[in-house]
Formats: sequence, structure tokens, C-alpha cells
Amino acid sequence: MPELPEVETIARGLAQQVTGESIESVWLGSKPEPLKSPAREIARTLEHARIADIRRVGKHIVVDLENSGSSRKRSSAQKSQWIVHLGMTGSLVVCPPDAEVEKHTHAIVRLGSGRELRFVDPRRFGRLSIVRSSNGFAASGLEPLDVGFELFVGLFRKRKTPIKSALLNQKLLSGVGNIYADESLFRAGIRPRRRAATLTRDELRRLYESVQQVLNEAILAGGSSINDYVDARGEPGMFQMQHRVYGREGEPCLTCRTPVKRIVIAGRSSHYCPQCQR
DNA sequence: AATGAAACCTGACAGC
DNA sequence: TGCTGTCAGGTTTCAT
Repeated sequence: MPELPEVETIARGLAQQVTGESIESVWLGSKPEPLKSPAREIARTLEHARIADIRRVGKHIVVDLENSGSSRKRSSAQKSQWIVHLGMTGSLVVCPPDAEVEKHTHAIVRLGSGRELRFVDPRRFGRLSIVRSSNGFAASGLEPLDVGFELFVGLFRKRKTPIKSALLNQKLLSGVGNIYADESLFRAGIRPRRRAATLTRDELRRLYESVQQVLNEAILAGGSSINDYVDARGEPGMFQMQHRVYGREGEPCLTCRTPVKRIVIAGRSSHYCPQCQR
């Protein structure tokens, strides 16, 4: 469910609500765990830590923790991070302790204020992990909103894969998902099946600007709510109102009235206007 | 090395 | 009501 704009919205909301809180205790569900790190390590790291900040890196939510090293020395503040990937259906919600525990709740973090931070994920594609390296968590690819144009161009050089697949490849850019890839390609006037390496410099310029424009507009709108996505407060995003091709198969292109086409690329449905996109 | 298909999961919805 | 098939905002793994 969440791509960069949704994750950004969620991370901002969470940061606002729980920065500075301490973590009292952690409950992790059993079952085939959505955990990349061992449950023991996650629990041990989170418990008694202080939440210093929450932010987005790619499609990941990074919770910066401070371990005050409770008993020993004063300033033995160790840095560790709790990384949450929401997969397709994951959500992180802050709620009062007496709120009903939803089905598919896999983790409950009790906060100093008495509230709880809960991880819910029906499809269990989401992942929780702990990072301790001194450099901190690093995304596999470049941040689409920060990358310079030359670096962006370099990503697609020599790639025979469809440009749509390249945009979805998190090792190149991290954060672009299916909705925003389609929307960006529409705005740039480029067909999703075009081989990445065949794009001209002009086309790449348009794509570069379109990606940033679409992501920024979506962040302003609080993300896209297609099925059940809601932010940290339970509010849906509004960007779906501005989708020009995604989910509009058969409907007229907003520019030229040609029916929007839907095809499958790398197993993902892809929407485009056969007239406006070449 | 690079590409694409399949696998991982559950739920919602359409059609019969 | 209930069955079947399809689809879903993501990523990893396994064959080519």
C-alpha cells in the first residue's frame, strides 16, 4: 500500500505524536514472524529506549532510538534504529491502551505516556528489523527527491529493462512504487515499456522533473488512499483524486480523451495513454 | 549480469 | 449464501 508519499506522511505523523517518548515494553506476535531481526533482539533493543526521531528513508520508516544505558554511565548513549517496512498492507498506529486489538496485529509497543504504537499487517509483507551500524540505516538506492539530474541519468544508462521496471527498482531509486511510476511516466509523456537506455536526454529531463513533481504533490495531499491506507492519525490521503492514469483503465485520458490502457509489466499493472505517451 | 516469472500472504470484490 | 477467479500501493528468490 505505501509508496514514498504515504510513508513520508506516516513518518511525519508518528514523529509528531511520539518523539521523545520512552518505550516501556514490547510485545511481538508469534506465527511466521514478519521480522528480519530475531524477536529477542528487537524486544531487547526497543525496551527502555527513548524515541529520538522518526523519519522516512526510501519506503522505510526509521525510528531513531537512544539507549540511555539505564544503570551504568551517564552518557553511554548508544545509537540504534528500529526499521519498519510496511510492505503492501502494513500500518503503524498510535492508540490508547484500551483500544481494541485489531486482527493481524504483530507488534505492540507500550510507551511511557501509556499509549501504544501498534504494527498491523494483514498480508504480512511488512518487515521489522534493528540496525546498529555506526553509519545507520542506508537505503539501497538514491532518494528521488534529493538526487541530482546527472546521477539520475546515470541510473538508466545501458539498461534494457522497461523504464517502468527501472523506476520500480529500489536499488536505483528508493521510494517510487507502482502508482507514482505510472503517474510520472504519464506526465513525462513516456510509455512504460520503453527500454530505459533508449530514453533521450530530453525525455530523462522530463521524467526527472515529473517524478519529483508527482511525489511532492502527493506528499502535500497526504498520499493516495486506494483501499485502506490511512496516516498515523487515521486520516486518508487525497492524492488519488489527482491520479491521471493509475486505476483509470478505459476512461478517457484527461488530456486527449483517448481511453487509458492497462498492460502488465514485470507482473505489475501499468496504466498509460497510448496517444500522449510515446 | 540482467530480466522476468513465481512466490510470499490475506482480503475485497465481481460473477455465477 | 457461497464458491471461484482476479486483483491489490512490495520485495525476494529462482530460473533463464
